[in-house]
Amino acid sequence: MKIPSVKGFHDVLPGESARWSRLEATAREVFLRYNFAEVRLPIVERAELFRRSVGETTDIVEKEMYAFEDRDGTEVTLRPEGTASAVRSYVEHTMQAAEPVTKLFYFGPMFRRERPQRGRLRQFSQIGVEVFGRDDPGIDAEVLLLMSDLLRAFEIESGEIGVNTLGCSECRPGFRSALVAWGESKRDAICGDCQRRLEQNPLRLLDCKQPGCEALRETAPKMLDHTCLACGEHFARVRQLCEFQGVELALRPYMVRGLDYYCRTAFEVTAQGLGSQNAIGGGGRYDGLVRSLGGPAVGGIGFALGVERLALVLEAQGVEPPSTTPEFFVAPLGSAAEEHAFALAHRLRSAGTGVEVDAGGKSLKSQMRRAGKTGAPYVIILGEDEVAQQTITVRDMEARADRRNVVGLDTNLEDLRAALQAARSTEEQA
RNA sequence: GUGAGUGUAGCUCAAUCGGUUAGAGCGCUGGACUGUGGCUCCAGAGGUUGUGGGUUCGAUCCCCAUCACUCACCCCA
Repeated sequence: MKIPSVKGFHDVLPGESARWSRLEATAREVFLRYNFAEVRLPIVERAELFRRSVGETTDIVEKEMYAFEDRDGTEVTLRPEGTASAVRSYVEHTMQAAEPVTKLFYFGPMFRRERPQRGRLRQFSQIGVEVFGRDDPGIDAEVLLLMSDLLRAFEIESGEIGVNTLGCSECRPGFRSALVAWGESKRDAICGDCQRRLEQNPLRLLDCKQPGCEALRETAPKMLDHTCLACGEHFARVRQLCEFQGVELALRPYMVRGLDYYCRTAFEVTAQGLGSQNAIGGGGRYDGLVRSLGGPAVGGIGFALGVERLALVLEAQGVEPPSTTPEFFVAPLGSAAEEHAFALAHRLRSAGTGVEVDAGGKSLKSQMRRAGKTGAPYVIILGEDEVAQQTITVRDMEARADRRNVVGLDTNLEDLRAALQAARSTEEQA
């Protein structure tokens, strides 16, 4: 009886996992250049952490969390996002005491119980960064620059960074009332969803995709026109600094974010090839969050990229996942040869190279076929003749030539490579 | 969560009006070549037609349920 995987929970199979490894390795490299340090965060947190940070009335908290009661009665949940965990960790370990600025990055799975679609799974992986302890526009620009560098390093071609300012506790309430007033005045014209949003989450009025609402939006107030002086200057400076560095930011006056903690600079990256789930990353500033979770009054900013979506974009771009091929393929003929093949392979592997050993028993032809498929540049043939003469025959696949008796059966990696190299160069001279 | 669509071999797809033995290409295994890969040719393996019911003499085809995926909404990475 087959037992299927759970809906929305997928395997990342060998071909694809190579792409993931590459993404993570690349990200790690870029993060280190920006002096970010990795933090490994738990997957289960107290449910309260997200209620207080992401927001009670957000979809994520209201209907998407995998929350349950632990055996001791603790209300826990599979984390739906990374920022709250990172903040919790920052506060729990009083990181501000060790250094004024903390720059963290993390990889890992997140869980949201949504209806699955392409690019939207119930378990999905994020690559995220957070900076604590700076609230100047310079760090916002650095984070945006980092994100832009990352996308380039990933070879994402269609990534577009949209930005907006969400204001702060000073100016957002005023904007919010202006928006609600506008919404009330259009109540009959906006869609049903928007009428609901008007009550629950008015900012969401701005990014409705209904054609009717989209048309009306022109007449809606923009946060940009309602910022306090400090927020206005902050945002202008962020954009200016990015421009200096050649980071293109598309101003999206109607972009809002789904998590309550964001303020001031907010951004998201969209890319081609994903259908309607076209956001590959998003983030922003969250100045009150650390304080509200019991930490010091420090500002924060961060973003997360969705690994599945990055992989889909790369696939759509026709970028093949990296493949690794062993340097040697060992083809033993007969059981006596198998022992020697095993020993030789182990010696070469210990010396640091990749070796695939085929099973004896099969015809040389079929072993060669398999060798060709692995892409190994050299096939070591170990038959009765070789064992008798204590030597090996190496088939140079590219040169399509056999190298006989150039090394002994007890050769090491260095001598073997040297001999193969020598064989090639004498061949070229001839 | 709402609305719609699609499920046939490992993959991509056929199969007449509901008709008896469900096919092809690719891939896989082997052979042509008794110790030599890619190309070519030949052969073979591989299917409870997603699953469970129903209608019918007969179901891959029609109906119901269910599961999964896909698309849009919603949401967001």
